[in-house]
Amino acid sequence: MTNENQKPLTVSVNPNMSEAEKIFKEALFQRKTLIAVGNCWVQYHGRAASKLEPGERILIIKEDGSLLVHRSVGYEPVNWQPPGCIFHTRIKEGILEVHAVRQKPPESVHVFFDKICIISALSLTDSGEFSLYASEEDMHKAILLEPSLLEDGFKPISYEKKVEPGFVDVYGVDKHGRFVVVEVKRKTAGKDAAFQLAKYIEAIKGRTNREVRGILAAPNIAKDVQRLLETLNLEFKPLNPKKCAEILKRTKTKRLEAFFNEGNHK
Amino acid sequence: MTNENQKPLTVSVNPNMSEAEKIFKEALFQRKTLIAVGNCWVQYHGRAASKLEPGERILIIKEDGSLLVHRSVGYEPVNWQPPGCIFHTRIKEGILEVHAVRQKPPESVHVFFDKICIISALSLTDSGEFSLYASEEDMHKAILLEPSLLEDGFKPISYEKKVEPGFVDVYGVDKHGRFVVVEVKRKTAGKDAAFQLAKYIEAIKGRTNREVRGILAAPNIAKDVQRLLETLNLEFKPLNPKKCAEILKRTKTKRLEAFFNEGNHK
DNA sequence: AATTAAATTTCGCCT
DNA sequence: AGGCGAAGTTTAATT
Repeated sequence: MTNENQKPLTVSVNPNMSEAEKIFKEALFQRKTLIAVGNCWVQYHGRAASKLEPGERILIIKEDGSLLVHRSVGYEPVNWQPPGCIFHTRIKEGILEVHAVRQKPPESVHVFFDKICIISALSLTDSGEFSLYASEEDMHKAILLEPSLLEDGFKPISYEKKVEPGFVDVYGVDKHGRFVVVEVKRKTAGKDAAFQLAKYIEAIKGRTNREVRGILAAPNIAKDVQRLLETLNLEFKPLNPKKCAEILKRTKTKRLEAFFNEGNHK
Repeated sequence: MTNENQKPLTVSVNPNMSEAEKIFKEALFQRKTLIAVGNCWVQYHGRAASKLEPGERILIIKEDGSLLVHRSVGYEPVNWQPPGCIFHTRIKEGILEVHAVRQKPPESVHVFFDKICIISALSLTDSGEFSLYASEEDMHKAILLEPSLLEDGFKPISYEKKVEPGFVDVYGVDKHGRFVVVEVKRKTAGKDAAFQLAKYIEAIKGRTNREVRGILAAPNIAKDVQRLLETLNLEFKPLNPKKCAEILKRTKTKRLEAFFNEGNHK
């Protein structure tokens, strides 16, 4: 059964083997995500070797050529194959075989189905960002809450200030009264981040006689960027999302404590 | 749609939120395996914290209370929760929320769906054994091919020999001409394995005047079993499946070489 | 490409 | 229950 009106989506319940293989082949060719549930047994050969006796499991093949076989219990897949596999399917003596092979290291997973309960092929649209610990915005907030994260004596003035080419992440003065422009990155900062910061510095220097420092704050910087920073006369300050998350959490706790203390005073 | 004739299996394509929640609640209550695909965003709080922006993903909740959120690429789940979670679902402002909480360590994953493409609940029957490297039978074969695995000078006589209570795994003589009965276990050997071996020894002792040794071969033994073995006058020989697999592989290679050498002689 | 280090590592075994 | 070590670990970052 193919649903047309909402989203390209193929679903088949209790298909026969040739029907199932057709869906497999089409999904693999079109690089779709495939989910199949059925009775199967599995063999793995490669760095190690394993054998899984028959039982009902969930098979997932993703667009990137990774494969997962999940049992009804356990967080981990019982068998798997990392991204980049080459797949091959066939029906032999009524058994639907799915072969997933990769090289480096040479490994293969063979799944044998003698019964398929449900099979589905679909294109997943997923561009959502995943952020661990803290978003870039959280990192901005953390600096505002705890300016010493950046350096001792730093005093923030404004936040996401509009400057010629765009918005400055964080903006303030150091303990010697010099202006400080901060560019924050959640991941490893590349050349682009350094150039972006340099642009803001130039824009601000055009409007003041005071000295202006530029600091790139990120968990780390890509190789060669350190040299670029020196050339551009910019600085790097290690700052990781985890630390920022702890600051935010601590501050929230403090506020909570303050709230309860106020409550006790009444 | 519920299929009755083959196997209890609930599938719904493009359900509305209350329909979807009904399937969720029922599956969770009945401890069924649940697979849902749809547009969702995810929050995690616990040892760390993470946020996943909206996109289409696969959600799996297993019978043991584990949760997986898989994106369209990557071997690993983007969000997860190990077995033993407590689940809660609700619909709030048209959004289906799935909360998975566990303690020790305190962690929670919240999944928010605003669109469900397909949802399925099913009971997976799976008692198939999973064996890494080698099955117990492979371990028997490895001892026959390479008797020194057991001990120096050991000579196998028979394989899966029928003895009074059942079948002896491996049977042979040591370098001093004493009979040796071997009980093989692929995993940690427990008390049952020791008693089973003792039974065979007794059965064989009743038919011969020769000395009979009993050896329990397993990757390791459960605690207290060492004492039991001493009491029963039995021995333990460490033997792991990985080593056995290497022996089998090596022997296969040898035979392949022999085959090609024969070919060259012709 | 090879090496090293971290992971919401998980999982099993042992104290 | 807490601690240590291994995993078909994977994954990302660095040399």
